[in-house]
This record gives sequence, structure tokens and C-alpha cells, in this order.
Amino acid sequence: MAGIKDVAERAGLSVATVSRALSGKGNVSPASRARAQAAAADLGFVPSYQASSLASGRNYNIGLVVPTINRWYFSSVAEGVSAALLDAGYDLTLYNVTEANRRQSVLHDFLLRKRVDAVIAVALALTDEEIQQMLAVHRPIVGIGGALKGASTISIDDAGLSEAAVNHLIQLGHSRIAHLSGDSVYEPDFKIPRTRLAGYERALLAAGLEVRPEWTVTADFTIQGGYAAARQLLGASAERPTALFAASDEMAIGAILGARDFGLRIPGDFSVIGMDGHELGELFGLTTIDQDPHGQGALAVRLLLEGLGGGKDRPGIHTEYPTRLIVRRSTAVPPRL
Amino acid sequence: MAGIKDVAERAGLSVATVSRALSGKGNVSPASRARAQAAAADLGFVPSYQASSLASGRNYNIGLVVPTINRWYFSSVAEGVSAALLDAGYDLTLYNVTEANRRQSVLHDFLLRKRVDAVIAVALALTDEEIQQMLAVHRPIVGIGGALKGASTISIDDAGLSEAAVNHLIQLGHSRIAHLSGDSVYEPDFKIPRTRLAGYERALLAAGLEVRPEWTVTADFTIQGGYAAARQLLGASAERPTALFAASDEMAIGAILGARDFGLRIPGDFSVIGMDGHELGELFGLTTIDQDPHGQGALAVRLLLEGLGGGKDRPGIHTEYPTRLIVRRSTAVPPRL
DNA sequence: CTGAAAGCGCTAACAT
DNA sequence: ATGTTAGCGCTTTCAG
Repeated sequence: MAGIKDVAERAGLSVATVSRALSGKGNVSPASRARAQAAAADLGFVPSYQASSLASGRNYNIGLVVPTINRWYFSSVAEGVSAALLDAGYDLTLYNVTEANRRQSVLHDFLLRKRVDAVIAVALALTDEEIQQMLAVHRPIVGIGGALKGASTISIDDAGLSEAAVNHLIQLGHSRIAHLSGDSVYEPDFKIPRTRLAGYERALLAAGLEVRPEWTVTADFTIQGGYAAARQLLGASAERPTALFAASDEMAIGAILGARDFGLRIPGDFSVIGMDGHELGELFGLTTIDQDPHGQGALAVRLLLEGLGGGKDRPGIHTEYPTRLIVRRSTAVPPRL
Repeated sequence: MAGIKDVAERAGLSVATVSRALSGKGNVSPASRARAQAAAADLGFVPSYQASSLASGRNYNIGLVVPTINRWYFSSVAEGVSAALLDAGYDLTLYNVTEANRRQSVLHDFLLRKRVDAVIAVALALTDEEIQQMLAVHRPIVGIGGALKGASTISIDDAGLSEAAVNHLIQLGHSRIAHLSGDSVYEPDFKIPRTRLAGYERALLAAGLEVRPEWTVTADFTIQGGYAAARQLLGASAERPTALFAASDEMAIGAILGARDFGLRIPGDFSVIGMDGHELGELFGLTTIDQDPHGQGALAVRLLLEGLGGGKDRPGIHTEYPTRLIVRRSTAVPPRL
């Protein structure tokens, strides 16, 4: 295990110069730099992160906190974060927090222990105190998918986009529009399902359409859940809706599958619009609103890195991430009665 | 930022005693321990990881290397690893290595820099040299999903299980059995697709059935890919197979969808068996071989922790992870001709 | 059982 | 541009 000292010795330089030469910071003559690099290469020198972190206070490591890594949205964000971080030479520490009690420990034991320079929290509402703690020790936070008081956030306009999705259906001529909502048990921290539901209702109301409670069903954000809920909806409603707005693409796909099993043709008999931009949507011809989670992850990293590099402690900024409506084949005019 | 020194002062003890009291190592009188803990709590003391890592050489951090986090298998492994690690008080550093050239840098810059105590590599063939390097600096490795010379590995019997899957079909009476293989472009490091293909061919041969090249098609392990490949198979074959063994559940599901679009009924007209144990399999009634990636991830952590704790530098051990055939509704006797 | 002191390997003033 | 010198905050001999 060659240390910087060995390198210095071999290069005939001081450790300080070697450190500067290797890190690129500070003034070093080209000649010394070359000698340092050569010596380091010869010895297979690899600097110790802990030592340099301890000495400098920087970690080159950011923490990513997600409720699960197993759902498309979250793994897409993670991939975006990971790629951006790798490019920047940072490590990514993954905190897959599940139960409520574990959150405590994660935040306290890990994040606060200055192992990470910053935190990206996805769909996780931190308390004001937690945020203040992090910020107090100079650890920037960016939240994806919801408001985080005092921290920077990236999110989409859930209510507005839901409204737009429903309006797409209304413009096609639908008036019997159901909603497949997400169960907040599975999204405990943010009220995304509720916000999307609110957008749905607002669009209906704005168009003078009735909000029928029996046309709002709930599932767990998965294909399986969407399938079951859609069957319930289609099988139990006295009057069947002609269109459905699902709060996630996974549930939308489940609904398409469920509707098919009921002998309904998409979109001839039943239109479905989703939300997220899931890659599987293409296969099902799913009309959806693409929110590019990969890009959101990359943006979070950029914000953080700029904040880290620029140094200013400006208060959190909020970014509304751009989305786009992708019209495919799962939505069309309602069937003639 | 209270340090251990402040705690020591407040507790009226030396830093050494506080360190021992808080870490639980070494002999400390109950009274001192209590005082140290109280003082630490009062001050909100949180030990610095880098400082203790630097001093002790231990990191409480393991690296997980995956080719992608976006596919069910890998995110399931990651979740298993993450949960087990959290329980043990370890951090998880995620290395999502994609292109070949990045691998170099990941291994060198990150893994070797003693940031991690050990590495779990999923479906990633490390070179002998890479393994030796890691082992040389006392960093255990466990590989999941393939052989890693010198390191410990966890894998399933790909060839044997594929054979079993095909035999399931043969026993049902099928003789025209196709194979949906994985494209090794997407699995560059291990020859899993080839191994599964070999098992398929072996089973056919053992049963005296002909291996027809046109009945082996290839996709990228995804649902979309499986869908397209299955349509190709079903649409192009002069003589249509009555059953299909897919090298992943995702592709199997795609194939079911593709077959449905061809008007085939599963399993009446066409049987499909997959491999992996994807949670979506249930919805499609997919017969499959469950390999429990979550459990494999947890096991990898256990192996590592035991190795780390026990200390012995025994040579890598190989574990064959148990699997089970789950017979659902996608396989049945072949149609009468 | 406890304390003093010597580092862990590097970075960052501060001199030169 | 380069070297010297303190630490970063903790763990760990080594004495007592």
C-alpha cells in the first residue's frame, strides 16, 4: 500500500507538492507534476478517500434516498443519478428506506455522519427539522417529486398535468371518465396520489362533468394492482366509464390488460391514459405524460454539484421539470352508444 | 459539531474510554459507559465515519456493482443487499457500470481506494487480475450469477434448470419447443444466455427431439424484446412450435402478449415457461423457475459479513442458490393437431 | 478498567 | 513553485 509519502520520496518532491500535482489544485510546475504522476503510476498509488475526506471535509459521495429501488420510476431516477455522478467522479450511496422507523436511523446514523456531501431524496418528505439538521451541517438537499421546505426541489406539476391528461380525454369526447389512483399507503410521504386525484376532479368539474365516487378506484402503483382495480371498476360499475386516467403508467398497463380480459378493445371500447413515461408504454400504445425520471435524477446531480462547487448558500430553488404528452394508440373517441 | 473530545470532557472521561464505551469494544465499567452514552446523547454526538475508518481501517460500507439497476432482477438483488446491509449497519455504495471503459475506472478509482470493505458483483465477470487486486488489499468479493475465479460466488444451475424447464414441457407432451434466448450484447460479461441455451438443447437431445435453429430466437431480456421476438417466431416459422422456453420471465411475458396478439390462447394453443420468478409472472399465470434474487442479495451480504467478521482468508466458496419450479397456468398439454 | 500518546494518510495554511 | 507544519477526529497500543 503505497502512500503519498512513498510517492513523494520516489519523485524527489514533498508530499504537499505531490498532493497538489495529483489533485490538480494549486500551482505546480509541469515538470514536478510529471514526476509526481510518474512516481504515482510506478507505485500504483491510489489515494485514500477517508484520509482526504478527513483532511479536506469533502467526500465526493452523495446519498440517494428512495422508498424502493424496485419500481421503474425510482430505478430510473437512480440510474440518472448514478450516471451523472460517475461522470463527475462521485460515489453514490444508496439508502433504500422502507419502514418508517428505519428512516430515523438512516437519517441519523448515516446521512448526518458526514459521509455524504449532499442528499437526493426521492418522493420522501423530510421534516423541517431533518432538513434544518442537514443544512446546518452544510449538506445540501435536493428533493425529487415533492416540496421540501428550505431545500431545493425538482418536481412536476402533478395537479396540472393530471388535469391535462383528463382534458385530453374530454376533448376526444369522453364524459364518463374514471380515475385509477395510487394508494397513499405505498407513497406515504408525498401526497402525489391525492394531487393527481385533485387534478382529475378539477378537470371534470371545469368541464361540467360529474365526479362519481364509484369511478375512482385505488391500487398500489403496480401493473398487478392496476389490473385488479380495473377489473373491479369495469365489473362493478352499473354504468361503465368509457375512459380511464391512471395515476401511473404501470397501473395504466394493468388496466389495459384488465380491460382486454373483459373483452374491451383499446381504444375502441375503452380509452386509457397513463402518467410517467414508462418504457413499456410503447408496447401497449399507451398515451401518457412523460416525466423523464432519468433526466430528473441527472438534473438533481447538476443542481447539487453546482451548489457544491459554486459554494453560495442560497435558499432552496424549486424547479418544475418539463414533461410532454405522448399521444399513442390507447386513447380515441368514445364508443357510440 | 460535537466531537468525541467534547463528549469525553462532559463525561469526565478520556477520549479513549469514550471511544471504547461507545463502540462496545474493550472493557469499560458500566458506570463509565453510562456516563459516556449520556454525554454523547446530550451533545448529539455522531462519530465521524471517515475518522474512524482512517483510524481503524474498517469502513462499514460495501460496494455493489451492477450492469443496470433498471431491470427487475438487478433491482431485486439490490433491494436484498440493501436491506441486509441496513440491518447490519453498513452503507451500500452503488456502482452502476455501463460501458466497458467505465469499468476500468470504477474498479480502479473507487473499489481500490479502500472506500469499501468488500464488493458484490452481479452478473459481472471480473478478470483474474482484478480479483487478485481486490483480494490482495483484503477486500473480499462475492459474485452473483456467475463464476469468479478465486472469489466466492452465488449462482444457480443455469444449464440444469433450463433443462428442467424444457423437460417440464416435454413431459406435458410437447415436441415442438422453441427457445427465446437472451442477447449476450446485453449480458456482456457472463454467458448466461448461452448456458441456458445449452440446457435447452441438451433437454431436446436427451428426449430425442430435433434442435431446429429457426426455433431459437433472441431478444434483449425485456418484455418489449420478448414480444417482438415471439411475433417473429410465430409469424415466420413454417411449422409453428407449441411451446416456448424463455430465458427470462420478462421475455416470457412479452411472448405471452405476442402470442395473444396472434390469436393464440395460452396455454391452450401455446405453452410458455419462463425463468426468474418475476413478480409480474403471477398476473400472467406464468410457469417459471423462481430464483429469488432478493434472497441471493441477502445471502451475498451474509457471506461477506461472516467473512469479514470471522477473518479467515479461506478461498472463495461457491454456493448454488436453491430454486423452485412454480407451475402456473401458462403451460399445459399441447393442442391436438 | 482507564488514560496518554501515537498515529491512520492526506490537505491546507503558512512560510519560503 | 515548493516545502514545512499542523491538524482532520477517531482508534489503538501501551502503560498504569
